[in-house]
Amino acid sequence: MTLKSGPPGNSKAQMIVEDVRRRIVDREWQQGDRIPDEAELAVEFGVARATVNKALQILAEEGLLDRKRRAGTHVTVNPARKATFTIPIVREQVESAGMAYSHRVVAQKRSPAPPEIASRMRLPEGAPLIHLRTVHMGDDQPFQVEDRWINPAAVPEVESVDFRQVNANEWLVRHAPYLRADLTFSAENANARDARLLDTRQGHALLIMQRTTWNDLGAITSVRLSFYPGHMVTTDH
Amino acid sequence: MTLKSGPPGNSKAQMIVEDVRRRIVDREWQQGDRIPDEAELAVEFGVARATVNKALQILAEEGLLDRKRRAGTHVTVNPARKATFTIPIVREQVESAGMAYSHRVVAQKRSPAPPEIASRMRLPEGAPLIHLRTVHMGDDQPFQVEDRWINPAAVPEVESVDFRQVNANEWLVRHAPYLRADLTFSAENANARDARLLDTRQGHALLIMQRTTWNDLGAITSVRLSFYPGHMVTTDH
DNA sequence: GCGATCATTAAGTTTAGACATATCACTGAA
DNA sequence: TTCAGTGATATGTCTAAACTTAATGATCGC
Repeated sequence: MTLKSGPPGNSKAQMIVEDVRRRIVDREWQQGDRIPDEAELAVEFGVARATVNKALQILAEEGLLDRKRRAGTHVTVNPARKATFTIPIVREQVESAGMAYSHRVVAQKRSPAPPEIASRMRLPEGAPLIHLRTVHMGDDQPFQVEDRWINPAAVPEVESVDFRQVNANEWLVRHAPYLRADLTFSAENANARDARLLDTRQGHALLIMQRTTWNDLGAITSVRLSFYPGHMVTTDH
Repeated sequence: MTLKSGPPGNSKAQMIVEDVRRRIVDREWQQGDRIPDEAELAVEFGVARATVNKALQILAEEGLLDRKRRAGTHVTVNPARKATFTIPIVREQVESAGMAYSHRVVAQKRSPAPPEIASRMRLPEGAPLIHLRTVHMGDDQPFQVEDRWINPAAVPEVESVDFRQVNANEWLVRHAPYLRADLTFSAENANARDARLLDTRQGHALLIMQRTTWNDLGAITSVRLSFYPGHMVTTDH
């Protein structure tokens, strides 16, 4: 067999990815089966082994294949598949929905790290941080409430920034690239303050996204985003 | 410069990834900067261009670099970084928390697709589906309520399975590999039924995960998972 | 029968070279 | 001035070959 030059994914590696995926979905190769080795597939598809290798690595990354030296490549038995989603910049998210973006800083002050934040950022309790609360709006409707703690020890330049002028989200994205990020989703009933800031009623279920980012100097920032009731976060395709 | 054979990621490509990432985090290369081209980096690192190419592609995938033919490679200005998380099998999730897993099928029946489900699965309204409601438990405490619709047209074998015996989640994972999946997170106040099944009180904020999977025959299944109050979903590292 | 040893296998990685292709930048014509 | 054509350039992709490495499984000695 040679590869058909079908319309989709133009590269040979991509075509092999799709062909192998199809074989698995069609159960031609079933969960647990060992599939032909790279050399055989290279002959079958009429390409170099490196090309087959690239394709199979992509599928292994996706979680569809298990690969082990000497043992060969097997179709994953319990494919704990991965989902990815992009963390958007609020302003872009609002604007891409066709709304006019604005934001309002509710509070900005220096403050020692409370226990929960300290533990999340792996800093000693009481470490000096900057605490910022912001409401992000689309067409003057509250869209997201941001409760952010910034660690000046990891980003010294932050001391001289006035976040009333500049969006903290964007300033940090541009000035404090990170090495690692934690991200968790949860749900909470709106407390009185959230309800007021989001212009909704207390007790309403809110989707909460918590994110902490790190560079080699330690935690940069930890942020808790509360979305407007009914908001959904969707993965990429 | 040659690569130091530091303890971590042994492959040359991986070491280049880490070195370039460090340069970006240390702001040696700033947002928007054009970085040296593959050929120059290959000389600098003392490797073949293909190796540099592989490393830079990984960083581009991560969202740290923008690459364009002829234009070169630039540090992303607004890195809309990606997060991935693994979709767990409930039983494994419960067991990895050290609890004993059990599940209880609350209802199983054939039922025509209601409008909302039909639209989510891109099926005609009223299409014949199997509707299943299950409670998943850890140490006999409710952990997750599953409300699932299965499309027999995409998985004919499903007709003969008794989901009182077999966990639908696992049966589908093993017998119906999918090509594409939608996934959304949201928050809802527990209704009377959720509250009763999750052993909590009505109105409590619940994290909701909706997932629909597809193969080449169409939508396989659409499931709505409600987690017990306080549950968090965390991304991979 | 049992365990230690060792050859074999299949994936992992790298290399040098080649060609493809998108796009930038410049040139010259309308 | 503007637009179409053109060449240069950096990334994209592939190849064939070689070497590395983890793990299997067969062999051999006890």
